[in-house]
Amino acid sequence: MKTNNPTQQAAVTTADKVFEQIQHAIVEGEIESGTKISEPELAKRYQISRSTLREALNRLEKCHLIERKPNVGSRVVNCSIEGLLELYITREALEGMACRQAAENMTDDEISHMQEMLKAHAEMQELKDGVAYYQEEGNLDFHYKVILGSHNKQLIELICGQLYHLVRMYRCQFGMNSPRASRAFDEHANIIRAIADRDGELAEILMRRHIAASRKNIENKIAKEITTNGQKNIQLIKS
Amino acid sequence: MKTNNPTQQAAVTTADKVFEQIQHAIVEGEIESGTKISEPELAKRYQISRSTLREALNRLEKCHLIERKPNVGSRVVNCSIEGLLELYITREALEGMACRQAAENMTDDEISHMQEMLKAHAEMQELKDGVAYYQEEGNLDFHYKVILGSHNKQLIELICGQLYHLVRMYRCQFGMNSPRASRAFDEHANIIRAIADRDGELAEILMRRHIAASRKNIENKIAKEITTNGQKNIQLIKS
DNA sequence: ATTTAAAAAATTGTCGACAATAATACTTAG
DNA sequence: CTAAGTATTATTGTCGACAATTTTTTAAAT
Repeated sequence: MKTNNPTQQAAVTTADKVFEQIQHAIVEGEIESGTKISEPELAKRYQISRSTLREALNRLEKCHLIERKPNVGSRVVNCSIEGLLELYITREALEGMACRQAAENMTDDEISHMQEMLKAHAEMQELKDGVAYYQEEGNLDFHYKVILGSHNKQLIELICGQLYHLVRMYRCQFGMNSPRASRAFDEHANIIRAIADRDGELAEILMRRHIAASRKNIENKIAKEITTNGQKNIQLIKS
Repeated sequence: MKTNNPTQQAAVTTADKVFEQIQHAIVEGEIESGTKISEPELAKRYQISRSTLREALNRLEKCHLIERKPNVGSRVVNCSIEGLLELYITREALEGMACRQAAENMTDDEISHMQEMLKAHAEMQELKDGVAYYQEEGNLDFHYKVILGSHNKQLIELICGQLYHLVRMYRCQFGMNSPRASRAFDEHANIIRAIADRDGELAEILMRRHIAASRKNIENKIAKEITTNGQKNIQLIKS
């Protein structure tokens, strides 16, 4: 259950632990998208009281994985194509700005560290060519490093603490781990170069293009899946 | 206690009501920035149990007005100059994108409604020249309309549901209601024109400049306050 | 007098029970 | 048989009490 998320600190309280478990279950699709959540049932399943379950639910709501209505209950968010589009538009805005800030605020050490990471990824790409998991992990590592490099707590919290859980959920549910490996790698390299040049304006533009390309890639894949097996994914479209 | 916030729906549960009260108290500075929150004390003050108070605290945490550490407690966020800068940088990214989306997605009706609103503000500006409250309210109305016009639920939730509470807090605490009235009005007019022209790119640029200008305005005001009465605001600087 | 260790107090986290609200099943009228 | 209204059931919201942890106070030793 490696999330790699740098803002997710070690769970100390039991509510935190259960939160992580449910979060994982939702992201991986074990609890289906759109499902109504029964507090008594979940409390029993995780062997905790309803109070601490509700505490966990609050965290889940905070990272937009569930939605609550007063006096009615919670449901897991619905993965729709519009939702995916909105999420990536938001990412484009936030990560673009984070990248600009990274170009301005990253220390030289941080930059060289990121360059080394890229080099390591390049070697790994050659070694384990086609192995999806490492690609995806490398992709996440890169984005996290840039975001943290912005040194902007507000941006870091919003992107890593909230949006990225949803991003991972969409990736999992739409079977989109490890997208367009080699292409993305080059884009990463260009972004790092802009950051190293302290060119914030260019860095922002490149990051925005990078995310937009990633979005279009997912959109295409979904469109293709719809044409090939029309049945299975119909609920995704009309939801 | 008019917040004008379009995402804040009518409080039905008592936890919601208390949340709104404490929120107001924090934003207006009645509960001082940086204060440690005592759950037993607050529960007694608002005549509710600790459980429902904790529910309210969760909402406050969600809009970044308090910060919690496990097994230690909550404190009201600290208003620092760096925090203000980070907040406005984030706004620049999010509202800029929202404005671009508004140019693409707003209906013609929404646009003409916004134009009428601007006209009304212009008249009000002539009538009650110098009256701060109306200015600020008009400013908020404008921004909310643009954000909602993006038709992007993710953006709307992030900006209106989370960031704007912090924005209002900073405005109150630093005594920055009604900033640079006439200047802002012209900027609003230009932004609306870009939206009406369906020029998303220009709309985004103008909104980003508008927010950046607002940020610099506040920074200047703070800098001036520091030089004039050096004592009173020292805690703002070093925090 | 200062620092360390232990004890006491206070605070947060968790639990089970009750109250208020919403969803479901049933009854009755048309 | 359908539909509306009522009664029942289930779910969520709220409460007070106990457990676990942290902070403060007190005591002792260097």
